[in-house]
Amino acid sequence: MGLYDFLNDEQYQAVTHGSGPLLVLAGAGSGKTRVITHRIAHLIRECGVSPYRILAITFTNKAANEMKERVARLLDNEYNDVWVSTFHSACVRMLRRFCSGLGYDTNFAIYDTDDQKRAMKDVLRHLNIDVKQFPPKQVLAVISKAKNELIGPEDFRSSDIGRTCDRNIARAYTEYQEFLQKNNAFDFDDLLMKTVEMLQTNHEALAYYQDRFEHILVDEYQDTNTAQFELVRLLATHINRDGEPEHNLCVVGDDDQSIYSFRGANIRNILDFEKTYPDATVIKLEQNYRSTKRILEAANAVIKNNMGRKEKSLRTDNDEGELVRVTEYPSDLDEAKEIVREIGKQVRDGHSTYSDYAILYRTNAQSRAFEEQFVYSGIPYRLVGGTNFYERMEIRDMLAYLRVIENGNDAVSLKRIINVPKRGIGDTTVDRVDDYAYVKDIALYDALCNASDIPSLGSRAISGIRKFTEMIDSLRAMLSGDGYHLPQIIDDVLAATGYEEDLTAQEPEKASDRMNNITELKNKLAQYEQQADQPSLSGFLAEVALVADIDSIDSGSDYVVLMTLHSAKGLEFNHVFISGLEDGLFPSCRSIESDDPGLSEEEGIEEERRLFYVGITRAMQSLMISYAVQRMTRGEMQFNRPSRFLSELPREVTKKSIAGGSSWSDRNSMRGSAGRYGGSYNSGSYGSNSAGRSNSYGSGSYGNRSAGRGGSYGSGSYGDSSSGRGDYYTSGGYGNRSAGRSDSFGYDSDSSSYGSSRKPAGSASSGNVGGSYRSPYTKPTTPAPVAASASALGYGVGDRVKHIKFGIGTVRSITAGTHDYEVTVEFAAGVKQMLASFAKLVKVD
DNA sequence: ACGCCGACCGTCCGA
DNA sequence: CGGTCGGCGT
Repeated sequence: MGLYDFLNDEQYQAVTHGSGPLLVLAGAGSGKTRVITHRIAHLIRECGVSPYRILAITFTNKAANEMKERVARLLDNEYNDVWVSTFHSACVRMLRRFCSGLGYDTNFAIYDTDDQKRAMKDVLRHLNIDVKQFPPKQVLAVISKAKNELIGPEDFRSSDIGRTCDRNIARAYTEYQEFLQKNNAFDFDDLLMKTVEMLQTNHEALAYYQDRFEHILVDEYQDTNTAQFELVRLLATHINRDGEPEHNLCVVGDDDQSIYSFRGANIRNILDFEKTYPDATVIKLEQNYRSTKRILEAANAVIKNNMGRKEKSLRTDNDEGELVRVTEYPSDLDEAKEIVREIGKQVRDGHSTYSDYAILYRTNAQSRAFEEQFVYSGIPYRLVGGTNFYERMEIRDMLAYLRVIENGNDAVSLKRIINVPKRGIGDTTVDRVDDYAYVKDIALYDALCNASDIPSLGSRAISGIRKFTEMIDSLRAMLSGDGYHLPQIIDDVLAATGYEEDLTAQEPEKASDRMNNITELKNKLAQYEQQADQPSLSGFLAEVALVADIDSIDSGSDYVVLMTLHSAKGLEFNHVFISGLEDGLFPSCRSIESDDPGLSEEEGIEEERRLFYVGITRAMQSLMISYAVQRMTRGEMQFNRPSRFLSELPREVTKKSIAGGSSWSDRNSMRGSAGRYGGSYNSGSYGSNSAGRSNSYGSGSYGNRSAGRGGSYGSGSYGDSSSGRGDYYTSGGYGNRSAGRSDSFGYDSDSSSYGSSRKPAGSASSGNVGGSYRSPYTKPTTPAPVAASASALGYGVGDRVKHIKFGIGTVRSITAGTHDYEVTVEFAAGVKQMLASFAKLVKVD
């Protein structure tokens, strides 16, 4: 069996393309992974390219592993040193080698969202910026956006993003980057931005990788952001044997599946590939091997409503298949109940197994209803996403210990575990040490080691701190001992800290679960040690930081999979349920309201539509779409209109129905209770927004508002829009649910349900955040006056001053430190050197 | 220093 | 509804 046997013409062309840039526009299910793997095999086997000189970048670790396996299989396991990884792990690898030029050590930490928030809180506190006015999360969102655009703190102010922001954001950005560097840590966005910076400034590094990578292949190219684009562009210049520069860059993607603009992905990267590389070859793969004709027709019909896409239309030789089913349920509960019941029934009928099924939804919050039903019915399921293993409290604690042992500069992790279990080092103590470290411009850990020099600390605190640092030091010493195995560190940490005992004491019921998780972590460490080329603690920590939940789903076991539409990208299932097709949920209210100034409303909706397209095209044999009339959101009952996308499905391939749902009494009680949830018909504002654009949801589209049960649902119940389709619902009533929709419900336009405080950080007024200069130092724990100048201290050399502990003394000298003044005072107890802002010296006459 | 309680608040999507 | 966090009371 040859390498090319199962390739169609277009695939063959892509696989055997010679040198130079290549863009493969691969529609959903058109075999793009096959093209990449076969191309790698082709390059190695037929073109004599060394596997070592090939870099393949995928979106997830799971995809990377799959790709590695498939390439190995094609090559009879002859080669395994093709570099296949995600963008982020590739960056980590490059940074490990060359980051010293950026002022980082190779054992750097990688900060996730939670770490970032903690770090930002510290930063804002030091800058005396009010976190109420500038929530860390929002500040971080702006910074993330800048980083994705490769805008560093220096260029931020003059950038498009920075110009529209409060200058406090710029201050925070600068300080945050300094903080990260002091902590020897990168956040996710840094991994990309800093790698680009490294390649731009370090010519040795750039030359090394440009020379090494003769061929670069990028999967899911439509989801790359500017930083990733630039990274690829930098790397993809190779000098060939004739001394000519070549760009052997093969990117594969589908602009219709671009769904990550919220994290900076720029769809222009794929649309403008030919502008960047005018000599690029473009190949379209339009033959779909995955779905039935009807499913594909639905997908095509939906996506063609988007403007500005590369024209293409998928075709398939597969069977016609079943009709796409669209079902209305009275409530989210009924939706979950019925879908789970349906899966159980189909599997019992013997035509399928649980692993044939996936339930997809827009937001993770929707998973709960399904989970409950699965637990209740005893059907095996697996939830992808949400809180993953590494986000569990006990795992984060253990990892924080490991991180501190590995990298003492990591103050975020240090603060997490310094008093866990409780060892008498409370918040005040930590704040005091932190302030001292900040003023002295040293690492928090180093400040802890010098705790006895910190005047504000009591002796209890000092001895507690000493015990702590001694413990960390000894753990660190153990780790570097000869023949030490990594998993052992878990036991040693547990033993040294008494963590398990504390766990048992704190929450006896959960303790054993949590300990099992810790054991699981130990197993992962053992597994890592065996499989890694050069195992190290920092290597493990990096791997852990970069795993996604999706990486762990295996196709071997038999369970239904639950995940978001985003997570589903790149996967396929025989039977797919897409739930929650309601305006405000899918498309999300954020995309409808488009508060994002960088994104027009239509762009937001188009991305949602692409997401729907991704969902539809996951299905191989059958597709079931559903929505609920009422849905519990944030403890509040909401009534949403059916999604506008539903009207885009061609009626010829769909079959619509209204499910009765739960029992009469249930429904009555629901209806009865509906009245209590006043004013939450949150898409109300949509009506007026859209008035000019479409007539689809005008008044009356819900038909007989007050009709009794059994009354017609009215024509054009969803989308009587331009297509002229409609009147699907001629009978079957869930008629008077619209009681809740009567005018008394009110279209409350300032709908509290979706957050009235969603003001972008940038537009927040600058407020009362002090002067325009950063004060040299403000003691955060007390609102003490700022010691901004020597005269502001209120005393000078020679003055007699009073100290809270040492009493009266005479000032001998005052010198300016990094952030503050060091004051030397002669007390009766001796000469003390102290920092002005700590000592709170008061002049006495 | 620490625990408890009430206010708040948010939440999309994710490497 | 559920988690987080700051304030307050020991």
